[in-house]
Amino acid sequence: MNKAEILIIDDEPPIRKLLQINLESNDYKVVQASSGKEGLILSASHPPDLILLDIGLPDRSGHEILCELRQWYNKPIIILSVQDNEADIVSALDNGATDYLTKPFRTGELLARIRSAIRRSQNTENNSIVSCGDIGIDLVARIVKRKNETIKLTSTEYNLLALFAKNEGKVLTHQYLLKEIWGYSYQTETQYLRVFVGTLRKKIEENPNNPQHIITESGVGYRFQ
Amino acid sequence: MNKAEILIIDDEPPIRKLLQINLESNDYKVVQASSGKEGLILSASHPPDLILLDIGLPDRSGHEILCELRQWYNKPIIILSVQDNEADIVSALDNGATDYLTKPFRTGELLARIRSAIRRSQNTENNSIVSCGDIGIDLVARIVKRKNETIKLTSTEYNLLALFAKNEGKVLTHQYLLKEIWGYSYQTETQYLRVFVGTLRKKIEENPNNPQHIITESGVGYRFQ
DNA sequence: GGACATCTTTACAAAATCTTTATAACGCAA
DNA sequence: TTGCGTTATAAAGATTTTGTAAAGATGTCC
Repeated sequence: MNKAEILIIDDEPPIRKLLQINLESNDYKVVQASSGKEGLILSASHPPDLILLDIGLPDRSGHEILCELRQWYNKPIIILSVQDNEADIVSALDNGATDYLTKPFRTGELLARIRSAIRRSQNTENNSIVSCGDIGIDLVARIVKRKNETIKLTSTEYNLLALFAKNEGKVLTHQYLLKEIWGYSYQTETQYLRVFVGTLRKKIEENPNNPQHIITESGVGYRFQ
Repeated sequence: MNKAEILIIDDEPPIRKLLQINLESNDYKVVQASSGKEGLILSASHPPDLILLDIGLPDRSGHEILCELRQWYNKPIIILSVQDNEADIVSALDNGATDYLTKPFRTGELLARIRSAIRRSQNTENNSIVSCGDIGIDLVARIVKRKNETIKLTSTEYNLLALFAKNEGKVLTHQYLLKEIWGYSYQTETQYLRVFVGTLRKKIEENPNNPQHIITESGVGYRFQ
């Protein structure tokens, strides 16, 4: 299992440091941003699995950042705040925050809420093993088998295949796939997709020239079946 | 939209009453259980959209109830507790609780957390299928079936059919169709329509020479039924 | 630093789709 | 029936989109 990646958006270095130490010792990969602007850029260029957002930022209100993130980011966002203000909490939750913690928070609780949020966001559609004809994907162990033989996939190839498998039957647009795998700012790089779909087909299809699993929907995207 | 149903499992009548009043005035349907045992029975016989579970029950520990519910119940469970005990919070969240609030809680916050939890749990299941005789169009998956067989449509063909299906029974003028699918400046290119209606009929009609779905309204446009 | 795996970019061929043209068919009124 | 406006169908370009190979770039591990 790959490390889950958490983006911290907070202007106070001591808090960032504290969070970083706690998260890294719990086997998360940590990325830090000291302003809302930086946070938006970082999350767009490489989507993290969860965002910890301080609501009291110097450059722009955390609420603004939250709304902007939610235009396209659909993984958990946990709000941290020094204010224990009910209106603030309600507004954040109604604008799509996954959870809201008041500083000073207890690290054990924060970690449990992070675990819970990540578990739920990944659980949405995965039953740990997805079977699809001769292909079996173990979403927990990140192992892909074809006719009981393990297939070696790179990290990106796996992420793409797992995303396909979680949305079996649905047409996924180029935009959506690029946004989920590479990040919001990669939505026009459709050539990446062609290359990676090509290598995936070589690895999982019986006959890559006549794909049975990854179907192209010309002008729109791809569909997995 | 039907009213969302919330099951309260709590042994203290005043708390149940308080919750009931608040929830009902916010347009939820409320079901109450005064013990863990009763809660389990009620939730099994008619699964609610969300469960509010008091962790300090007289008959059995709320943690036990939580674990038992999570064997099969996968909608939100929000824990209410008088104890502000970190170990308790962590254990509840790790055992599948969606959220954990400490009494006395603020009703506005509780309601916001309920809204948030329900919104997220409903987000996962959304497939709007438009059926029309032997034709079924899944607007989310972007897939068209005829007699349970998937039909391969090009992007433009699909857009046109989806537009027809969304306006079943209505006569759509040439102008309107061209404007919606090709754009404002194509309003006079009625030949495009003839060509694409032709290919659509070949793909979805039993007998394309005697169309039953896409009907020509001479001089005006087309109608889908 | 060098070998290795992986990702990104480029170039071009192949396939699919869209647009245009040509022509046939239909419905209706004179 | 004939003529006219409209619609249907086929098929030939034209264009867009996709697939594939391979070269450069980047990063990682020893």
